[in-house]
Amino acid sequence: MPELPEVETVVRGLQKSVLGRRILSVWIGKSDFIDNPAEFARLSGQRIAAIERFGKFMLLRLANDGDSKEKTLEDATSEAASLLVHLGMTGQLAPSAAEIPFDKHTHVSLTLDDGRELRYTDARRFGRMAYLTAESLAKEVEGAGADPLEVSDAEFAERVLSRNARIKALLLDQSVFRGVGNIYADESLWRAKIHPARVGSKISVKEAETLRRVLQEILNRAIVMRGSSISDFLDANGEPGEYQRHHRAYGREGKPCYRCRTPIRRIIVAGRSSYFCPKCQPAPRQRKTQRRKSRR
DNA sequence: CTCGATCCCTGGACGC
DNA sequence: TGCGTCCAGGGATCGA
Repeated sequence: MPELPEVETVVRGLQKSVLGRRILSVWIGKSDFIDNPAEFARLSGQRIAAIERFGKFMLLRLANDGDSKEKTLEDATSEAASLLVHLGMTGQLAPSAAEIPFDKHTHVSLTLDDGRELRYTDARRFGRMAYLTAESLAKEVEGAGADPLEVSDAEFAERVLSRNARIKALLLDQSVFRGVGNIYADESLWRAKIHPARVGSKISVKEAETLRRVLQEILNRAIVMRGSSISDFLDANGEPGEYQRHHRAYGREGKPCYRCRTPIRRIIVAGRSSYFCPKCQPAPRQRKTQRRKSRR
């Protein structure tokens, strides 16, 4: 499941392989995950001028330069447009030789000026693509959370301590921190010894400092290892990442904690599986609506 | 503001 | 072999 490190890995791969290429034509199969498939015709003729990550989004910045053709009004309007790609759960974006047949779940293919095709493949279609003008991109980006790799101690603490939601929910909320998903939320909470159901406002300043530090360490480490491949993540070269070997909590239900050997537990917090060590990450005092019924 | 539930979608695991 | 069922999960949305 692509989170910040996986998306960063794909972006770096694409920067090496397709940056600067011109898109010659566009093929679209299923399009229910595309905001505005009709707009994709505008991709033709544009050059991939930059490739960036924004949270879990990839942005392919387009340029209408080159081609000596006269500039039309349309060219001017679509200037500085971008192709937004969110990989969702199972999305892959990678160049491919044109001769290779489409994967069963390839839904978009962009023919490049070197003969290859940049293909988007996504079995579950939880991903998203959109052709964005500069204006719509600005709208898309406003309200986004802080970049977890850049955020200062002060801002991190402020974003956590000012909220009454659980820390797990805050870490997953893209309007709080952009790019963190289930794996790296659990891994950083384990490392910081914070229970996922702790309320943001009840986290101490010291704990928040630790959490920020370990989150950054984990994300950076995961980027170096080219992300985590749980089931189907592959980078832009079609290769899996390695960071899953370093997971300490995620996916380890019943297995001994790396610190204290207590079996890792799995509970649902914020609607997501949350893996944690019940000893190292002590549960918060139950304070909320005390209505614990026996659960069927 | 915060929560849980629901929906989207398909492959993989599991039970019979 | 082949069903049927459940689950995974990012994010949008809606009602409580």
